Amino acid sequence: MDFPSEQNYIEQLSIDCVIFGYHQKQLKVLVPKLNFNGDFYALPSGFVIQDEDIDAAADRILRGRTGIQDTYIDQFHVFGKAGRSNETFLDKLLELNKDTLGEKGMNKKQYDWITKRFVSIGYYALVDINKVIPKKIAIDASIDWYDVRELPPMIMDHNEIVAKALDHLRINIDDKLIAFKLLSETFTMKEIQELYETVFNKPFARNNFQKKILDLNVLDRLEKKFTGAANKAPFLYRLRG
Amino acid sequence: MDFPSEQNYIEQLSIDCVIFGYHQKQLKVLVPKLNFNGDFYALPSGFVIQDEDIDAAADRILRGRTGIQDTYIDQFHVFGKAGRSNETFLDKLLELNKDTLGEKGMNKKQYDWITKRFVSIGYYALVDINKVIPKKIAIDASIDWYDVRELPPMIMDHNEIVAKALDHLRINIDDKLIAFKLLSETFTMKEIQELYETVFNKPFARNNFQKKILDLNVLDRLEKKFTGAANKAPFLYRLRG
DNA sequence: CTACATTATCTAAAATTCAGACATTAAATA
DNA sequence: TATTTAATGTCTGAATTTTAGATAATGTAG
Repeated sequence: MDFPSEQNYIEQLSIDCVIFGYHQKQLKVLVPKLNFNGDFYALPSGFVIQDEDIDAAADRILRGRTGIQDTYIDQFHVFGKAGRSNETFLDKLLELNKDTLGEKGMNKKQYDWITKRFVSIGYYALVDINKVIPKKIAIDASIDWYDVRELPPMIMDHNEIVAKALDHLRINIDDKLIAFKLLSETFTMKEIQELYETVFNKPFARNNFQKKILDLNVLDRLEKKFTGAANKAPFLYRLRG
Repeated sequence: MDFPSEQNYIEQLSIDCVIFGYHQKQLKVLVPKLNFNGDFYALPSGFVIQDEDIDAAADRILRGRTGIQDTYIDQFHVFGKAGRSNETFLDKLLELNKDTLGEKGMNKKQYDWITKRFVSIGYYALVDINKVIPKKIAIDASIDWYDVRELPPMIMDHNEIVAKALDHLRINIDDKLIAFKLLSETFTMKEIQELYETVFNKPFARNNFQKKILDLNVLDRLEKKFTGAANKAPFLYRLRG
């Protein structure tokens, strides 16, 4: 959540980013906690600059808020209920932070701007969790990965937004080949399978899963991966192109 | 395209509606032509009132612009390129209609409001073309159904919007059972098949198509339809529920 | 009553999916 | 160094689904 100052944004329109990562059989979402009194968790959000594509805005917000760049990102849903506003959350935040923020915390103009009803475009990003070192910015107390099934209560409708993003991740996983974007550049067949099992929360048969994935015809098989374990070394694969 | 006056709309956010109908083996889109000099075709569009859900806004716009109500409607994509604006179109319209509109045609405030860069949420609606009598309102010279493959050149990116809507119609047709919403309440198997063949622009085998559709398990079979033709009468079906 | 046109259904072949068995192999162990 | 172990890689036949063709059913016309 940026506090808009003189920046030339489109009013009442925001972008919320759901950043998925995968680690140790857990599907995770990157959630910053705001650096204020009170437990305020909020998806990385921001606004659209007047002369900026919305996709570019999503990229910029993602980069500015988390340091993540050059990654897969896609819009998935617009959240536009009538009462959808920051006001309740902000009032609570200001109330709990009177001492540091003063009576209002931001000037009236800012407050009026940001507490209006907002329509928000949801984007989801898929990252290699090992390659990303989330960048904590001043506004954050922390920025951490949470299991998608054990998210903290977030502000506004952000928990719903994540749920909807997960729906779309499942729908598009084969179609848009997005599973691989959650893994490192090279990975074993077992790793892909465990990722699928996590995303869908159900087991897949190993033999048939391998066939299904290879039949997608998008992977190159590389040399074997010698893990040091007392067993046959698995092949490594890499997304072609 | 409403010309907003004092109405309390969210700025720079619009809704564009792609209304699909089906008639005589043609997939059609309802497109109004504006009642001005110059051939201005524009999808039914409008804005979101401050205290209104975006879905409700889409319903209202659809109803107000075409008379269509109580119909299936769904958001499918947000169009938000940086330069996305009415300005070119409006300038051309004002230029061609100086005589009736005066030098500017609307006051400066309106003009500034409406020529800003707009982000638009695309909705598509599916209607029974026989049940709908499109309501021509004052701003329209006409409102007609066009074959989706023979649309007139429309303003702004409206032709792209229809193309994207068609993509989503195809993707969701089985999943969301939306094909049936383009037919009358009761229909024959042949009619469904022809609709599918039109939407996907390819033939389906009659015997297997019937099985596929019946296996969806969402149709009730009614009495036969006696057409007067010298052949076996087909059964009628109706979407259950 | 027969011919015709079209719809409805059945059936076998082909393709795909599914489940289990078997083969391979890198490291550990004896 | 041979054997065992634990995992990966591959094969195969059964079950299921899809496809394609054939056959049965039926309302009207002549």
